[in-house]
Amino acid sequence: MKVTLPDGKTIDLPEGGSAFDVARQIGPGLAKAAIGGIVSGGVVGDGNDGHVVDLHAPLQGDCHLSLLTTKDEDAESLLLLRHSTAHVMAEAICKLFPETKLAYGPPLEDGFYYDLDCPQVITPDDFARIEEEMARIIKEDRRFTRYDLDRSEAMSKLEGEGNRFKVDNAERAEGDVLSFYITGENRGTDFEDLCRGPHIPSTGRIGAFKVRQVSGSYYRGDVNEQQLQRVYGTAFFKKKSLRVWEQRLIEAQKRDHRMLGKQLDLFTISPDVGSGLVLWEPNGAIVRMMLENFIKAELILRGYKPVFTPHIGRLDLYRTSGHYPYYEDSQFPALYETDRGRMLLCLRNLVKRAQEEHAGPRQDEATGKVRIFATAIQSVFDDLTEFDPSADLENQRQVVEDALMHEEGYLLKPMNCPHHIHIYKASPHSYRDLPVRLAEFGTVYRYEQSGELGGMVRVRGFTQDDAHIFCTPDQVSDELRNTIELTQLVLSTLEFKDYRVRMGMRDPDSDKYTGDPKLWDRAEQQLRDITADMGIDATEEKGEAAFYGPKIDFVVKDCIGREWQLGTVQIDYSLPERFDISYVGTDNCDHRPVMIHRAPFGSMERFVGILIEHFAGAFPLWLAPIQVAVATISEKSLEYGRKVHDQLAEHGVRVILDSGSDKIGPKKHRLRAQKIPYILVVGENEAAEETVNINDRDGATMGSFPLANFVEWCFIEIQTKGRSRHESLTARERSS
RNA sequence: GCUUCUGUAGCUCAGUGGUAGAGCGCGUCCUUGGUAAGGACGAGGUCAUGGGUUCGAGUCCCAUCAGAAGCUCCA
Repeated sequence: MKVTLPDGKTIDLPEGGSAFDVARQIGPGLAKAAIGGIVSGGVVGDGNDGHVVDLHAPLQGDCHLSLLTTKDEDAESLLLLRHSTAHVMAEAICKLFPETKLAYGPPLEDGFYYDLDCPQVITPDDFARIEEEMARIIKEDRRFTRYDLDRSEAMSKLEGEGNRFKVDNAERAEGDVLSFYITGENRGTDFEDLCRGPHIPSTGRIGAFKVRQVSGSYYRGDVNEQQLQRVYGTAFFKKKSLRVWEQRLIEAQKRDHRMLGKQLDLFTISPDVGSGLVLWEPNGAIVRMMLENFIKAELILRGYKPVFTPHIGRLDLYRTSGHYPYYEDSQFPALYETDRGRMLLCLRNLVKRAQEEHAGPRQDEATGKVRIFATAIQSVFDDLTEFDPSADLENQRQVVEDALMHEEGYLLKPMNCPHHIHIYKASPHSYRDLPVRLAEFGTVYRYEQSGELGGMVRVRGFTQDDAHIFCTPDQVSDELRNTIELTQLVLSTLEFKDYRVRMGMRDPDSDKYTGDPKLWDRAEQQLRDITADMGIDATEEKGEAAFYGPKIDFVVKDCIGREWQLGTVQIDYSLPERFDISYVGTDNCDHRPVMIHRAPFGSMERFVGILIEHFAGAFPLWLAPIQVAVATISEKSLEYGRKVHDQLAEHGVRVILDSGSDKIGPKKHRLRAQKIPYILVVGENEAAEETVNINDRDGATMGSFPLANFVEWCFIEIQTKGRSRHESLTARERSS
């Protein structure tokens, strides 16, 4: 058969030849380095193009082949290596904890994990033992050996082993033949695992590895399923790569906004105030204020009208919008106005708790409490006659919820849209007024699960740079374009280049969405059209839509690679319907407007959190909490230092004077640690010449320039948000 | 919410069941200095909180609160 290589050359191979044989023909070096192949254009395995195959698997006829080698730079090679390392780790864990049942162990972008069910709790203390065991397996350089069984034979083998996860995996696998990999060559005695493969040729190819962490995971990602232990690790071909990777992790952690937030006094979160509630310290507040000022100016230019609305609203408002009680679990508890309302809520919770108990004495106790409480409400309020303590719990719950439905109360607002809709409703609108664009930095509260909270990026109270656009169906495209452009402007101004755009569509199988499917289809198509038209590379993701409409999200990664949604643009045909809002058209009839929800920053908390990491705390001049520090050489230059400070302050520059008794070296060191963009050293020479000696926070010294020039350069750099920076302020050489 | 880990000075962290520690930061003094850490002295602690075991608990056990990683969720 003919095997075509990436450079176009072809190699003749006898039937049954493998990728290894190809490598050997090319050269002994390659044969030694090869660990697998990528086959395309031939009939191999399931016939998919770009299929990775075992190095020693026979090739199935003419094909294109590129060889995978022990290169840490090659993502495919690493996936192969890490998948195999997962097997090695699984074997090590099974040896140490023989009762372990393996579930699922895939490679990841930067490592691998294995989900397993083990009666003993695996803790970081066990990692050293696991690694020792793994090192032994690797030293033995055991060959990964594949064997196939037909489905029925495989199933009875797996059922015999009594591992329900593997039986389940096998049932879900496609094809009539299931494959197993032995870590070694002795079937029956060496470790083996049901596995689709492929694998590296032998364990000896694993050059460096590390067991990283352990955590819980739900089997098949289902909260109602059994919780397994997930052990994470990573692997490389070369030891040096592992060291580089570890070093990069450490570097990344230095950018962590929680760390920098403390160091630079940007924000704090106090358990005394409440978890997930951000306290902006003066330094962080300046960054936020500058961002707000920036976008406020843009909003005025783009025809937005500022509005202000309160932090709470009536429950009925959110019953209408669909937020309550649908999102009840992720909201701070409703504030019912009457004792009856509060009691009914309490009764409802008791019923819910009873429902969650499994039948038995605990449930009997819970239903007993329900009965006592219901009787109390009935006699105290002379009410709730329709409640039947002998009815089933679901029925009881329905009765209580119906009674609750008419109770008045308030909710901390989880979204700004209902308030804005009522501003729209406050006056009649004709098609001539549209689009109406109402903008507000609106603070909303959501009771996020405790395990989700993190720094500023996932919190329970946050401020959206929110606006709602009410427009005619014809205006949707233009408005979408404008809002997307505004979001792009925000990202480019803040020098974000590495972000992705996600179109969140509805999941047709879910019941969480409101509104007419035809309008959904229309809205989704409008999103596709506008991104295509604007040349935006966007991925479509099912199930990522809001309950009222599809959306476009701008997503960035934090310092440890987790993705976060910042800006968002959402089309909404549902809420206008629910709130029955309208405008008068050219035909003098009422028509339904379309709403666009949009927030270019998303939330100020999350955005600033990500921004801290993006700049590693070294904000551009226009955002820096302290823009300039004046550092005196000695008391002899103190008077001049004051003059420099005052002159900058008069020009609106945020400047501090450091006249402490440190020598200039340590003084600069401390100011640099505060990430102040410019440090002006002033001594007797500068005082005599009315100059300042300019230094930046990275350690470069730009030299001495007249004070008046520096003031002007600073002014320009601030005004242009860093797009224009005088060449004298740009370090040509870094001293570090 | 679930699993695991963690909680000691303002920050970063040591600490073997037997007197509470370091570096940085902070304050005072000496030094009046020229670009990556000068010197001396000092203040600063209910060892997250509440129970328990023990002659004795920062250390062991339980609970609560908070934080981290992952899972699940995210209007």
